[in-house]
This record gives sequence, structure tokens and C-alpha cells, in this order.
Amino acid sequence: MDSQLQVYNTLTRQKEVFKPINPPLVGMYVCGPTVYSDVHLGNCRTFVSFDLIYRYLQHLGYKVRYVRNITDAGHLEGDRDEGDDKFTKKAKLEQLEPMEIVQKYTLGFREVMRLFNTLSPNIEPSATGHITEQIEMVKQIIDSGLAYEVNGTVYFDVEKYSKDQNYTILTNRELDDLLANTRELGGQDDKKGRLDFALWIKAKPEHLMRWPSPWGWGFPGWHIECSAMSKKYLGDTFDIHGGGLDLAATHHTNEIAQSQACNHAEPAKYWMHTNMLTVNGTRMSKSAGNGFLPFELFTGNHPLLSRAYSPMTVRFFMLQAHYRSTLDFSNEALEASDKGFKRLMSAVHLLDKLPVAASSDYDVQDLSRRCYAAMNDDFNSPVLIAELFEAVRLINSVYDGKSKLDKQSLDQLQQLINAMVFDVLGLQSEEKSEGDLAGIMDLLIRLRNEAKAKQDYATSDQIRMSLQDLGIQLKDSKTGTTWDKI
RNA sequence: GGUCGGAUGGCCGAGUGGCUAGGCAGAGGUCUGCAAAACCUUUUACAGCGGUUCGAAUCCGCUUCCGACCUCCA
Repeated sequence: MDSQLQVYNTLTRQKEVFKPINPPLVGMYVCGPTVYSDVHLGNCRTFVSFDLIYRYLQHLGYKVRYVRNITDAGHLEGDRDEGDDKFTKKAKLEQLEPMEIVQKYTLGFREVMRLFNTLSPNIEPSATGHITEQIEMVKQIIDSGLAYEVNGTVYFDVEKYSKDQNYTILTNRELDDLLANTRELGGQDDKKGRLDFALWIKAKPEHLMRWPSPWGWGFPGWHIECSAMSKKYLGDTFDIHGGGLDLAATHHTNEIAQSQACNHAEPAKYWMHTNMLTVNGTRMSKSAGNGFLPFELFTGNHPLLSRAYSPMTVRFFMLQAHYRSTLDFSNEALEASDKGFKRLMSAVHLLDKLPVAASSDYDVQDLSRRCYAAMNDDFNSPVLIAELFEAVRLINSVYDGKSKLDKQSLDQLQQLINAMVFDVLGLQSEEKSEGDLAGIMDLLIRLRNEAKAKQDYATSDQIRMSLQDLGIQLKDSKTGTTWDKI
């Protein structure tokens, strides 16, 4: 590899050479889901993007500790620092315990992540499991003079913090503009400043999810959860903090302020943000009513979809766009990805059937260089995929006898393709029980070839057409017949 | 209203101051008993108007349109 990994850092608004604090160790924290409802496809995109990043860092030899939290408490409806959190609200709606809601949607989330073939994080901490750490952190922020308690709720003092620190470091906005433009909301008379946010929130006696604290019974604010958990498992300062772009202006901005106030250190060296999935140019979200649920895709049960799309098709679709670009979702775009993905995988399956030649007329080394260059350029998976389609053409034409590869080149090619397709992009073959089928298919192909040799085309066509009806397509070429599931 | 980011061919999407990704769709061809697959060739582009430059879709300015954030959101 002759290029270095470059990572776009939201903090500096430019690509930087990636230099871990303690190589080969890398600490990466990604804000996980709030498990009060099903994850929609937009949520999934973020986790698929960070899965790509995690996989590539590991592929480069880094020992990554990937922490992704489960937010299972404290996430309020709206901006009011009072009332029920989302779990309590949903629990009432579904007539369940709040922790039943948490369990239900956590399991659902993990199942969806499994279907998308994302690797599990090394640690998946939950907010309710780290109440002590959060209380401790709030105490330290109060001790540093940057938070105050009013009537059982603790607020972070943004204006005081801003005297010594840059509160808007992540989004580069002017504090005065923020102050001038932040909406005045009712019910928050306890706050000193309108930008102040809650670290700990007082709970009413009937509130189901509440814990004792130095400030009475309550529950943690959303932002403090991530600060406390990242500190516990990755330390005061770690390498990468990631999440959706929508979290940057508020959640991550507040996280930085909290961690600075508590630890007197920047929490993360590189802040990485993934862009939004859009539908007709508008961000996919539950409130907009344009949220697709993963299972709606996998079953095709949605008015905008003409049919079902597999998890791998959807993953491939996501990886065909760069993680920092918005990606527009449509039936037509998915259809294109589905065909492209199948073409790629068909060629991958041909890899170990390629004939070895005495010499090569293709430079595999150069292809490899371009693949790594693409990924090193801030994880540019669409360019990597474009390079892989050049490999597809190569593989097909070697199979057709129009190009040739010697033993060494073939080995290199196999290694490269397997590494990029399976390890880095995290794609997987969708053919189930292929092993069982393979023998049967060999038999059928042989019978068909025998019929063809006898010019018994009625029989050969019957085999081909019947298999077609069963969803298996035969592909004839000079070197023989292969098959694929349609 | 404030801040920021976009506008690429029928669709989705990369990229770059000159060599003009890729996938899908369309057209033609090769191969083939037929079909499919595969391969080859090929048509549609860089929102508009100015400016900088030998040269801009790429840099700068303005205009129009769109989006995100500023309020929970991946």
C-alpha cells in the first residue's frame, strides 16, 4: 500500500491523515439507537457506514475497540426538560413495562444488524446500566462550576462554559447567532440560559424509570449517557467518535462540552458523521412519515416498492454512495443495485473456476493499488466498487478465454477480491444451502449436456426452463455451464 | 429568519482545472441449436449567468432551485 488512510474530520472540516493515539489500538464510539421503536432504514445506513469503517480499520491491522451504545432511558420527547421520556410514553401505548419496550426493540435492532451483516461492536453498553457513572460525571461538572441544580434538575451552563471554551467547535456557528435564533420554549423557566441543557432530570413519583441521585429521584439527560459510557470504556480522549450528521449540532456539541467540563480534555480526535438517507430528496424520518422499515424492504410490503429486496442488495445500495453524501432511496435505484450486486457476486463465484495461463495480460497489482487508494481516501466505497466492476469484467473475460492470468496474478486477484468484497464491504453470498444444491446442479447440467450432444433439444430445454421456473438460471459459455439463483 | 451543504446524462451515484468513474436502463454487434449469461461498441451530462485561465463541469462571484441543522431524530 502506498497511500495513507485519510479521514474527514468534522472538527477541522477537512481530510486528515489518520493517526491513532496508541497504535495499533483504535478507540471508536458510535452513537447507537434509541430503542423505543423499530429502527428505520435511515438509522441502518449510519450503522452500515460505521461497519464499513470498522471493517476497513481492522483490515488495515488496527485493533479496534468499537463501542456502540443502546439508549434505553432519558430520551425526552421534544426539548422540554420535563415529562415522560420516549420509553415511558411508548410503554403506556403498548401497555408494557418500559424495560419490555427496551428489550423488544433492542432484540429487533440486533436482528436487523445481523441481517445487514454488520459486525457486532466490542461493547454495547446501555444507559440504564451506567447510571452511577453518569451521576458521577454530573457531580464533577457541578464541581467544576459549569452546571447548576434547580429544583431537582441539573443544567449545563453553556454561557459560562463558552467563556473559556468554544461551545460551537463542531458546527462552527456563532454563539450569538445561536442565542438569537434559538426558540424560546415554554416550561423551562428553571434554566438560566436558553442554550442550557439538562444533565439530570427530576422525575415525578409516578415515573417508572427513575433512580436516586444527590438531587433526588430522576433520570439522566440524553447527552450525558454517551459522555459517561465513552469515558468509561475508551478513556477521556479516544480516536473516533461517530454518529449521524443530525447529531452533530446538538448531541455531539453537548457531549464535547460535558466531557471538556468533566475531564478537561477533548473527548475525541476525529469526529465522523454519516449523511442522511433521503426519499424524493427529503430526509427519511419517522415524523415525516417517509420512514422505511427494514422488514418492509425484505418483504416488499410497501406502496413505493415493486418487490422485495434482500438485505445484501440494500447494503450494496448503501455502499454505492459515499457515507458523507446524502443517498436518495427509490425503487428504481434499488432495482439497479440488485442487478449490479448479482453481477458482482456471479463473477466472485467464478473466481475459483478460472483457468491458469502461462502469462498475464492484466496488472492485478495496479488494480489492488487503486482499491486501497479508494478506501484510503476517506473510505470511498463507491470508487472501490467501481474498481471491483473492472475486476468483474476481467474475471468474465478470463473465463471466456479472452484474457489470461498466470498463477501468481490469479492468486493475487482472488485474495484481493475476497478481502474487498467479504472483509471490507461486508457483502455475503445469499445462496443458502448452496452446498446441497451444487451436487444436484452438477447432475442436471451433465444430463442437459448429454441431451444437447444428442441434439435432443426438447429435453435440454425442458431442464433449462424448469430450472428457470425454480429460480435458477443456467449460463452457457465456451468453458462450460454455470448457474445462479435469480 | 440564522448557519451550513448541494444542484452531474432516463434513474442512482463517483470524481477532477486539460486524460471526461461505476451500476441500472436504452441502442447495435459477437458468441450460441434456441434462450439467457458473458464480452465488445455506443447515445443522452456536469442548474443558469458572468469572471479568472492557454484551457473549467471542476476555482471565484451572482442568480435560481433543493436539502440539512437551528426542536426529538442515525
